[in-house]
Amino acid sequence: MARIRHRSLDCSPGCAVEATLQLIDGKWKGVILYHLLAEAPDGALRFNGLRRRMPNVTQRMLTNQLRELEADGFVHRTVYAEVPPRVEYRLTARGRSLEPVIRALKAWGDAHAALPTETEAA
Amino acid sequence: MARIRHRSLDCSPGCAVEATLQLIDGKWKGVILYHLLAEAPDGALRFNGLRRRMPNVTQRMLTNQLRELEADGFVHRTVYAEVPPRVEYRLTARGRSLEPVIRALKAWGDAHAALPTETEAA
DNA sequence: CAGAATCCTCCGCGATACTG
DNA sequence: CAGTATCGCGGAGGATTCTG
Repeated sequence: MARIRHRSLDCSPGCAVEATLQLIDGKWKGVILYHLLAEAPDGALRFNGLRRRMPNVTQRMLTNQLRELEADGFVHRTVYAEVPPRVEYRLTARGRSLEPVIRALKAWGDAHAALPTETEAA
Repeated sequence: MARIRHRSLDCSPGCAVEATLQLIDGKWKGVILYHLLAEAPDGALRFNGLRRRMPNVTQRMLTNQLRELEADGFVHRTVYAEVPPRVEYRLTARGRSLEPVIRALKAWGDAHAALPTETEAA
């Protein structure tokens, strides 16, 4: 598993929230997970396939985040011994279990486009 | 609204996920929101009330995160002109709209305690 | 095509001390 | 009680170059 980003959890019941956030935190992890989830049914994506869907990520960071997702057991990496090389990324069962979380994040983002609306003010 | 943490969003549909994550990212925001949501029905909490629920946060960071949540329109801050001072924090409507997100985060954290289970391996 | 290796910058976060 | 004010570090993450 990836290194602990934040040393200690302060375990009140809120601890679970904190713990989950730590795992999907990392600038690109949420989006990666989203794209893998979106490729139904057994959504496998290749490295450059992911890059194409995320124009602003550098290879260094994409590799980096994928490795962490792999270490945390969310993503499985399949390397085909071919030339040119082919590598596929797909979600593990654990990765798929994050679907409700990602859906909630996306739903909220879609609904509350960016800025606070006036009706939400108070 | 708080400063943009990550410069540019790469707006594919995954953008919404990224945008939401940016707002609740910040080491303590998730837990703060959780505790405010947990205090039903109109859950107001005072500064030290929050501190008590989050043993590991420093005042500096608690203040900091609360200010950002306020700037992002999630939390309302009420100052009572009294001695000793009293300040209450409560969620705005926008803040309450995050409930499904926080619930999803907590549900996942509770279910998948920490480490990957074997059944989740593949 | 899918990366590895380096270098470097910025700022999130913590520790500590002081205050109306 | 509910903050501010400083100081400093560690590491996330970007830019660039090279490779099987």
